[in-house]
Amino acid sequence: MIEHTNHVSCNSCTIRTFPLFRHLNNEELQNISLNKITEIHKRGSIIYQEGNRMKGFCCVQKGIIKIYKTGFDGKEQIIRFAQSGDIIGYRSVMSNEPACTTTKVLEDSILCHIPTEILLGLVKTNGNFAVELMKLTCKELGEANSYITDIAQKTVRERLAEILLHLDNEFEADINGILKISLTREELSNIVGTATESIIRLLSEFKNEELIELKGRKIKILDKPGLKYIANI
Amino acid sequence: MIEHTNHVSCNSCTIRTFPLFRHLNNEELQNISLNKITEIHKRGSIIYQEGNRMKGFCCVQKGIIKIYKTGFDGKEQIIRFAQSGDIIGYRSVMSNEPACTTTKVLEDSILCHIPTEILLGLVKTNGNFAVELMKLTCKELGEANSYITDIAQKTVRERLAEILLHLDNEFEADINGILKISLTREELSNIVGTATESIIRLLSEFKNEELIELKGRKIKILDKPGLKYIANI
DNA sequence: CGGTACGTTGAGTCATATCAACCATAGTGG
DNA sequence: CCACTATGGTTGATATGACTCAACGTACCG
Repeated sequence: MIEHTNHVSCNSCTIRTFPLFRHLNNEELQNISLNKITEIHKRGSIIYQEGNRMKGFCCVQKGIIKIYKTGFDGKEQIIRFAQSGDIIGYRSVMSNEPACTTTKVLEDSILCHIPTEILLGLVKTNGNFAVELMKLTCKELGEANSYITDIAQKTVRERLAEILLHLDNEFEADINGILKISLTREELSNIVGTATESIIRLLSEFKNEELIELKGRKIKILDKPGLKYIANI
Repeated sequence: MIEHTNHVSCNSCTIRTFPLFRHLNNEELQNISLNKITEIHKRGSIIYQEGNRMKGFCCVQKGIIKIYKTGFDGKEQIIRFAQSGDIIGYRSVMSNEPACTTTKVLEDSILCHIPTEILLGLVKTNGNFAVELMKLTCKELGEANSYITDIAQKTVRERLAEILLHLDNEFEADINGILKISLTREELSNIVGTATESIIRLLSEFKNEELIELKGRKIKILDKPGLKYIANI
């Protein structure tokens, strides 16, 4: 599932221009370049699992990763997705705890593993980097809090509408307006927090109401305002 | 609801020894002392509300604060509580967004307001402080993710058992073993994410099963293992 | 060709929400 | 001091959203 690939210098990586890495100087980038390990992960490959001790974090250069927790009876709860420019595993590195999520590759990915010491070093010595990382974490925390409220108060129907809009927003659609991320019905149910059958029924309701178009796993959003109305946004 | 009080130097504040503030030197503490505003807030007072632009964050010297989001139909969802040594409002300050929660005083509190620039300055110039603040945020994020999984997968009964244990753990019980935090049934339902009536019924079930003892709002946990079993912990 | 994973549909059940009535308590003002 | 009101707590009856179970369809793969 994993292939090693030649190092690409962080200097020539487009992700360098993302907010988090914008404030790194050449020396710092060089230091990352020298210490990172770049790997290609195929669909289905697991990067790390709940309980693993992390030796560093990962920068996603390409691909889509699913991040989930496993509940009491083994059911997945998808927490978020990561794509190009996102970092994963930093939470466990920073809090020095075992990983509390599992990460699985949904679309073939290129990942750069960067050791713990480098992350801690940057937070300690580069104030602007520390601020950006805090911003990122705080944004995630804000989203998590919103989702707690949604899941506690909204119906499955409302949540599904919201999730579809959210996915549309996060993964820009292709030319035909079809959601870029391809998920099984079960995965959708593991985001919304419901049974697979419920998702199937609701999706076909949405289709009948001409809110979406379905072709297997391909979902096209037809009526954004309609979905927003349903989602109470 | 609000009274101003004399400045107490941060140097002589016990919170100074908490992980987050442990790494501050005298100069930094002095700087906070000179710029903070200390206030006494009475029960029921609102410190800030969803949508407010924050001019700084708050350090809780004493008291208990309820932090919640307001859902679509006005129903509260309690996200967490803050007590002595906790800080509130830092998320919005760091991400430079309007507050996404409301904070209300449950037990008369003493709060120190510390301006934005000081927090940002410390993150930028004191690496150890930055690491501690990241740790704190990551811990909160981990807890939020766990709660998403719980609320999505567990029954109300399971969640109530878990919340009772969690409250017992967070707010140490008094001599009689009674939970230190006093909540209305409605507030309990706003943590668990359910209807008030459901909480009432479940609490009396727990009482009949001799898991807890009830005297109005006073809750005494009798059988921790039993609750753990119910909560699937 | 059979196997495996995913998708779909229907029927029955159950946990939980909703609605409604009622009680207890405390604070308020005339 | 009492009536009045507000707030919180409790209980019962009823409704329903969503889950579970089971059967079956579909598609791809070696």
